Amino acid sequence: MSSRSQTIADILTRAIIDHRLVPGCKLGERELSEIFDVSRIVVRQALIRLADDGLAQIERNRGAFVAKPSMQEAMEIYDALTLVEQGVAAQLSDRLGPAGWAELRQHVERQRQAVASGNDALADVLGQEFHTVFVRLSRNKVMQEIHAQLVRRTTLLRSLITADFDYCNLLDDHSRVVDLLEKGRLKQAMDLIDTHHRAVVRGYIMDREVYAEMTPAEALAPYLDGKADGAAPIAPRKPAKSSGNGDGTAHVHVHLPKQDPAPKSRTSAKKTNRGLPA
Amino acid sequence: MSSRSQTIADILTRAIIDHRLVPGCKLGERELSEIFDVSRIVVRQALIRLADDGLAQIERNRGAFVAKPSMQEAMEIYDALTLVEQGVAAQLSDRLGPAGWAELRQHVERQRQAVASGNDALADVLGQEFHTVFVRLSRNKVMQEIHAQLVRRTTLLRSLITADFDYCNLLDDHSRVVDLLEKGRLKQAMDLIDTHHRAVVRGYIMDREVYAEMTPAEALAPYLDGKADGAAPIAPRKPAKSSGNGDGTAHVHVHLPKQDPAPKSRTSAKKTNRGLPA
DNA sequence: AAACACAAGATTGGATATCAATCAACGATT
DNA sequence: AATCGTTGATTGATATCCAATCTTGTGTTT
Repeated sequence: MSSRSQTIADILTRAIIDHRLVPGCKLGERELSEIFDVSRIVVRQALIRLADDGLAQIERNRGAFVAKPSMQEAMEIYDALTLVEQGVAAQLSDRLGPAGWAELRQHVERQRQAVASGNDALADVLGQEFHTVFVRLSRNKVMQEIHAQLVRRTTLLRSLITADFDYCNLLDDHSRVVDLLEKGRLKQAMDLIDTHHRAVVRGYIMDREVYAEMTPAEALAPYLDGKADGAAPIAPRKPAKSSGNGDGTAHVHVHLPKQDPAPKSRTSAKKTNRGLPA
Repeated sequence: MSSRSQTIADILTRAIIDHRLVPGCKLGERELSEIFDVSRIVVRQALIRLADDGLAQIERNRGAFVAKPSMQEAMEIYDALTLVEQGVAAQLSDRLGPAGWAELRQHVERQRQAVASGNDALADVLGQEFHTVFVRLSRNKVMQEIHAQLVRRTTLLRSLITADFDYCNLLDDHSRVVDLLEKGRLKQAMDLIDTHHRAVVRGYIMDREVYAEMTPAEALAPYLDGKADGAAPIAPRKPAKSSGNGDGTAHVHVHLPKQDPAPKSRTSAKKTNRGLPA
């Protein structure tokens, strides 16, 4: 088993990318040490790991907070992600064998089936996973780690940011990228990757609370005992100092089509972030 | 001022990229805590930072060691570096203004002058810096940090690895890349970057001690009091459990042309790693 | 003499208590 | 009401202690 600080860092990372801990949220050492029932020092080590990963920022004598990237940094992260995925695409177009293409197609197909069967949650997870699989096929662990870190940070961005346009015409991008690459149309594939990410960034609007704020105790509860993950029970939201609109249940990056606290008339299901690039 | 663990992590990083702490070197907590005169916990936090950076590896209940990448990992690091620099090249060929090209040319010129005047040390530093400047011109801090981390890891590789061929025909690569990019010949520039790095990796031979092993106390002495850097005094090496050849003063990534244990007839000065890609 | 087993020592991972420095909030004073 | 100082809370860091684990050395057995 790994070190305890690593375990806690992993849990915190998971809670952040699950949008349970939103940007700006204070990560107090004492509070976390009581939640995890460890000493403050272990928590500090975990927070150092998170800060090195870009998911938290530590201000001297003030403490650690979930990172709150600026719009500038958001664009930089997406630029970097684009650069990495374009580079991987170029490598794969040369080196990838039939088995690799089959794996990509199979993954796309699984996502398509999930969408068809209305399992939005699974579709969302698969949509995220596609990029990871894509980079894994480069067989470069260093690159995988860099990419995974960037993906985590884009996921973080989605807590801070809300998309304001229709994503439907981006849903098939994965499939199209695979098609283009396998046909050797590298340039077009790279352009598509770029367009994909650029479109997403352009749709971003900052300074809006998308996910509700929870106290760390509430946010971390599902991860503590039973090692429950994906289908973790959602704790009821307590309006601590919620600054945003009251809407938006903090889910496990599972998009539920506009599930309001008062689920009366759900709005257009098209303004969703299903199948986002990250 | 930053936290003390960050300061210590920086010093250790510097010592590693200066080849004073070689791969595999044990980084004992007690030993380091006495050297830096801090508590063990601060050292642990610094080691966590180094491990997150890929410069150290921590084995549970065994301690931290300077990372000793495999040949496989070495190639992956160079592949990733190539990917990043090619991507940046593509961006720069579109977006870079005259001032940017001028800065690159000026940097190349400075290195050329250093070479001409026989200042190999300066030339080496400038050669490393070129890549950093190159990426900085992308104006993407996220990308800069990723690249800087990769560069640190390539520098680490050079402690473990020795080049076995003539580097002379790689010396002007920087200049040629700038030329090609400014003329819009992006494809050629990217190929040159790739060729450059591939040639370096092909020349690598592992399992050979290039730099002498020092105890951490000796290795870190120059960084402690007067904040001395570059021209730090070289502590005499004490043959603690030296496994490599007895010679090879650990310099600040300044290559000493084939300085053998019996430095009589130094071999061809062409077999140097001046102007290496990292 | 070689191989194995076991015990002692050393090192790491972690907990706890404590202290100084700094920040934030609060209240008193003008 | 605005400013200034005080108090409380939190962080950064240290020292000490303890358990778990790894290493080493010794001793025994074959």
